[in-house]
Amino acid sequence: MAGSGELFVDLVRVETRLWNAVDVRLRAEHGLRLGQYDLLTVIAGRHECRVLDLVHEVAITVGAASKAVDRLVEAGWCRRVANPADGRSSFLELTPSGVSALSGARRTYEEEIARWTSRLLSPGALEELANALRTIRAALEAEQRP
Amino acid sequence: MAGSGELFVDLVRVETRLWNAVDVRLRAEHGLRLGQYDLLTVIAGRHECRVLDLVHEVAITVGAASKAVDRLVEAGWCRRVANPADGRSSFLELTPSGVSALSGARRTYEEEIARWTSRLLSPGALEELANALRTIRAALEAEQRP
DNA sequence: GTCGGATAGATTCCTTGGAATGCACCTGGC
DNA sequence: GCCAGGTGCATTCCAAGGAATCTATCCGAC
Repeated sequence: MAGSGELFVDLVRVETRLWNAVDVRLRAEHGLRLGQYDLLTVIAGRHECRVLDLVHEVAITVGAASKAVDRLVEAGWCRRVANPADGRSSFLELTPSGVSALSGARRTYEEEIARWTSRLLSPGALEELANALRTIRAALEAEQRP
Repeated sequence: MAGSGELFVDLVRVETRLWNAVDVRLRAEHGLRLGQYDLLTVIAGRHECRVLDLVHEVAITVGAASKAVDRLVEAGWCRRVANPADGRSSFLELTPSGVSALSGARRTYEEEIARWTSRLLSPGALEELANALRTIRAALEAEQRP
């Protein structure tokens, strides 16, 4: 039981430090923060992405998501397009500049992550880690989103 | 390589959601936020704990740590005690009220974490997860702290 | 003993997410 | 067709971490 707590602390510490490591590199080399990269990736990967989709994917509030989108729009990487089927919402899409910011940063992003994951662990250990995280994530998401 | 990116996204999503899940329970049942619980645990677990120790353990800035301590002090859970060997710093220690807040919340903390970790994964998978996180954490900490 | 550079941490301003609120719009029941 | 309740999201205020700055103190070289 105490082991779970310790595992959780390790999880939190790893996430914090790894996020910071990737963030520092993206900023330094591409002028892009990891939170922005994350959202751009979500938007790029989903047809007719809305603010609500960001909320569910990233687990932040509607207000936070809306403001984060505002900042992406202000940076010129994203735009809101009216949803013809629903006047309450709009679709988010990357601008050419956003697409290019994203693809420009992808290699740095994957390189830094690989440095602290796939290059540190054996293929088997990596696979187990990935499986465990996928399992836990699926369970959490099933519980937190009807 | 793309697998590393996916693993990282899963890691971030799991941490965010698991943190929120534990936080919600601690708040509802003990009036304590997980960030506060985390710091109280660090302070309790270290003899002559200083702000700098929180900074290194939790990977936040000195300013953030100082203000977080202010809030713990204001809540009555912690106090600053002058460091006789160094006039620039003070030692942090839990008050009786802090000790009791921490122990009161411990079961809820461990229960909620177990719910999403040890109760979801096989013992073998849990062990592999713990090992992988420990390995990655050690590498990140070695790099980020001389 | 002096002093310059380093260190510990408090404080202020800025950024970003959370909580709450309000508005425009949608949908299902009648 | 109307309407009440629900939904999507923008906006405002609050909370917490980051960046920058400043002050008090420490320490090693001289």
